[in-house]
Amino acid sequence: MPELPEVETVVRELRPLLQGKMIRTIEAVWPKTFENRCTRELAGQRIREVARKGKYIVLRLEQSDLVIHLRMTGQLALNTSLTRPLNHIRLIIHFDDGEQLLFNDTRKFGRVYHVCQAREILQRIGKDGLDPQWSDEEFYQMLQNHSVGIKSFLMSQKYISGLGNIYTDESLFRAAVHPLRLSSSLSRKEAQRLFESIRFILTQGVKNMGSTISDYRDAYGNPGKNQYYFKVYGREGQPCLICGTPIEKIKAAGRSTRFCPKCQPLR
DNA sequence: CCATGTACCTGAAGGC
DNA sequence: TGCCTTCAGGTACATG
Repeated sequence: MPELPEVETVVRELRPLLQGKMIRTIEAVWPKTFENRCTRELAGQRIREVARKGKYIVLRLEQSDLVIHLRMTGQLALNTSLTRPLNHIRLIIHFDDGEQLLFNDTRKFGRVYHVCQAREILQRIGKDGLDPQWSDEEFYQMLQNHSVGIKSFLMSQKYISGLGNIYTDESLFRAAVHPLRLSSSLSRKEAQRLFESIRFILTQGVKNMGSTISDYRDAYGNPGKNQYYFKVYGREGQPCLICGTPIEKIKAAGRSTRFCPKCQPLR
């Protein structure tokens, strides 16, 4: 479910609600959801900062960090800021003011890691898709240096982080790049256009507060609005909004992949 | 290095 | 109404 725009939406909403809160205990209702990789005491620590890299959420505490990944169906919400109740709560962070941060997750894939340094986890993924430090040239060089399908390049998280199945397909469509192209086969100009497309698609996703297909809800329980802007995702069989050719669905990098065969030629 | 398959889970949707 | 299969915003790990 949640890709960069959905995670960013949740982070922006939670930041003012969580900053300064003191942890009393963590209750792992579904034990596998929680992985404790740091022996420092959690109880008594305050949340100093709520941050994000790629699809990871980071709660920076005073002596250690909590790193959260929502995977497919994870959802975070403060018990006091929800209108409707959650039915698959897997973990609860209890604060000393009596409030609780709820981790709801139907499919149980989501994880909360307690680590001494968030870096232990985050160093293994590439720069965030919306990181201002990116340059066209750096992106182009990365494409050149790896001989992988462009879809799997964008999805891997180790080159650029935050893109998932939806935003990858939308970015490739905007850039007119076929999902089966080889990363190293993109010209400098194509790479530049793809990079611009990724930034545009992610920024638009954030503006629209994420995409809701079925499960995704923000920290207040509200759906996103970005699904109304999809040009290829979920539109297989329907006419391309540019040329009218039916959108196709294939398998790429092991995932369903939508694209316009005319606008995104393989060459 | 790279591609593919499987595992982890639940629930919705489609075919018969 | 079942029952069975397939599919889903993700990632880690095993296997050629």
